[in-house]
Amino acid sequence: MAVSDDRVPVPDVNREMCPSRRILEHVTSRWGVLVLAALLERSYRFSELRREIGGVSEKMLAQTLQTLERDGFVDRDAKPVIPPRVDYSLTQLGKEAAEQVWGLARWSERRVADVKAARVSYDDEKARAAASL
Amino acid sequence: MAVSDDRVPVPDVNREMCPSRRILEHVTSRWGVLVLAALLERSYRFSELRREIGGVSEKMLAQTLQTLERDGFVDRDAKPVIPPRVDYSLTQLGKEAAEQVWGLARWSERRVADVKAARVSYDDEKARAAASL
DNA sequence: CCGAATCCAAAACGATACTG
DNA sequence: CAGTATCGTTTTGGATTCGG
Repeated sequence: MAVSDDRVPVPDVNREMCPSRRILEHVTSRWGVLVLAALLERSYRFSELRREIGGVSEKMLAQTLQTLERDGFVDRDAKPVIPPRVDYSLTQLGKEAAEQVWGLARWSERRVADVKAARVSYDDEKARAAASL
Repeated sequence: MAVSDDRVPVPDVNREMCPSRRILEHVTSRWGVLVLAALLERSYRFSELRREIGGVSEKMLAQTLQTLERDGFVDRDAKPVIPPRVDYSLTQLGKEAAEQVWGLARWSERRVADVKAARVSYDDEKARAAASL
């Protein structure tokens, strides 16, 4: 693997992002939310999870699962068989995380109508403001 | 807490780009979280908010505020004075949103230590696996 | 079947300059 | 003061291909 990338213009300045922010990003990421939600019900195999979620590429699902596993939210159980079989499930910490984000997701769902109405109102007012110029 | 045994109050999270997902993205976005958290305490003017949050570009702050305003979470009060003065505050819906995400943020903070430990463990195990090849 | 590696297009982001 | 416009960079995500 040719890792020799001569282009190192910036000494990668310390972008000190608070740790909790990174955790938040992981659990609320596009696929992170869906993975946690699915695993809250039961454990899944890789392809099974991919089908269940739908619309996620292998790359993104693998990446998401690895991130969540590294953070200690997901347990990866690779069985030494042919063909390979890997089961994913939530750890205790992951279950807690899943419940948190699931709560937020449910709140979002409850408020969809309010938000839609607000957007109509906003766009409307904007259109009228533009028209009166 | 059992989730699987109830008639699913499930958000359409399994569908591609459902409305609730977009709401979730807005309120949990990098700057969205910080804006909501700040406004939860009191109202802010634009530059004031920018300083308070720190590290956010004008462009991103403006964009974030507009998104949150359009969704009905933030109220923008532009006073017709010279020099301009614009106050941002939370609507009732926005206060609810802010409390939700703030709860999640606080949970993340509480679990930072656990996640850090999990990462060390993960990286460690990975290193040992690589070494034993 | 699980997933790593590569390529590349598109979107997000930040810095800067500029306007009312 | 409160933004908008523009531009270059960084990051992201999907498609594809390859390997264990």
